[in-house]
Amino acid sequence: MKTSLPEPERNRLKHALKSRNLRPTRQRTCVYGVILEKRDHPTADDIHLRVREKLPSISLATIYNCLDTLVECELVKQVHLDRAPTRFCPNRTPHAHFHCRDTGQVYDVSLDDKRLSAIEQFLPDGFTADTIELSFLGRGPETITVS
Amino acid sequence: MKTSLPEPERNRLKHALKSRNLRPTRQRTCVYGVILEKRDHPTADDIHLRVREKLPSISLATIYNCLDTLVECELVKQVHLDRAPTRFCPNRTPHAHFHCRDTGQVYDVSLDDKRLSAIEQFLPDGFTADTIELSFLGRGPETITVS
DNA sequence: GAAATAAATGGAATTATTCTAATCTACTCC
DNA sequence: GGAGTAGATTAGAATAATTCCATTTATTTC
Repeated sequence: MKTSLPEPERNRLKHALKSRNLRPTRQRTCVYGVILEKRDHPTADDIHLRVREKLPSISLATIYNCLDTLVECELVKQVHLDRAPTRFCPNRTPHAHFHCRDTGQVYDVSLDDKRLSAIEQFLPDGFTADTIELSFLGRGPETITVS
Repeated sequence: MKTSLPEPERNRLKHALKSRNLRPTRQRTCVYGVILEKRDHPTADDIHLRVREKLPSISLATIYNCLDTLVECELVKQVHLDRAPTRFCPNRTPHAHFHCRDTGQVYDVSLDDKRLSAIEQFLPDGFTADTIELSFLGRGPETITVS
């Protein structure tokens, strides 16, 4: 098993980094790979555990550094829910998040252009936003109910 | 100077607490007063400093406890922006937040029913949200520019 | 008004995040 | 093509945010 990151994603990473004069290090590649692999909105700590299986000596600080770089490159988004550790998400299309009170699971809620521009119009004159974060807290569809 | 909390707000607090079998302690009253006094979205730490002027021995843990109670009573809302400490806001009407990259200031952006229900419709069938958090990150109107 | 019960408090511990000094890498100039 | 150098990367140590839990304080019941 090599550094397991499919070619298209590897290229996307390489180009995004290059345009900012940064390098596709083993650590960055691996962190990006792990986030793409299981799209469950992991925390930095979750990611640390997963990356360690491949790079056993990597520290949590490096995970944060890599994540910050990926966020800067707009390959990864941060999700801030409750008073809880930040989560990370590789979905690059505009979307909101739904956080289930029962299961703790986080779902992506897609936002098309129409929705997005509707939200943008909430802003009073003179304000311009480059980042919009929308999150819902509530209950998702019932999971299997025991009779 | 007594515990400085105008009568209507004092009553609102008292009733909200009572309906949950909780008591309007000096600490809770003071924390609520401080949040209402300067509506600048303070962090727990900011609030601690301000409350200390009146109750010098109060601990930060108690501030968090009081805030959690106020949030439960729906008198105060939590605001989660970036990877930063949680902020608190006594605006009980539906609203979003705008966070200015330049000044760090946080503004309330009001959401009328029409806007609110538009957002609610983003949710797929089966999902119901009791809390919606919407925040913008960007630049606010120019502040005074030096020639 | 005392005992039983429930709530509130804050010091200590935990957890999330950032800082900084040391290391490494890739490019330039000879 | 190799040494020097500037800039990037790394991770241990420090800081900052939040929570836990044993103790204290308040309320209710009898």
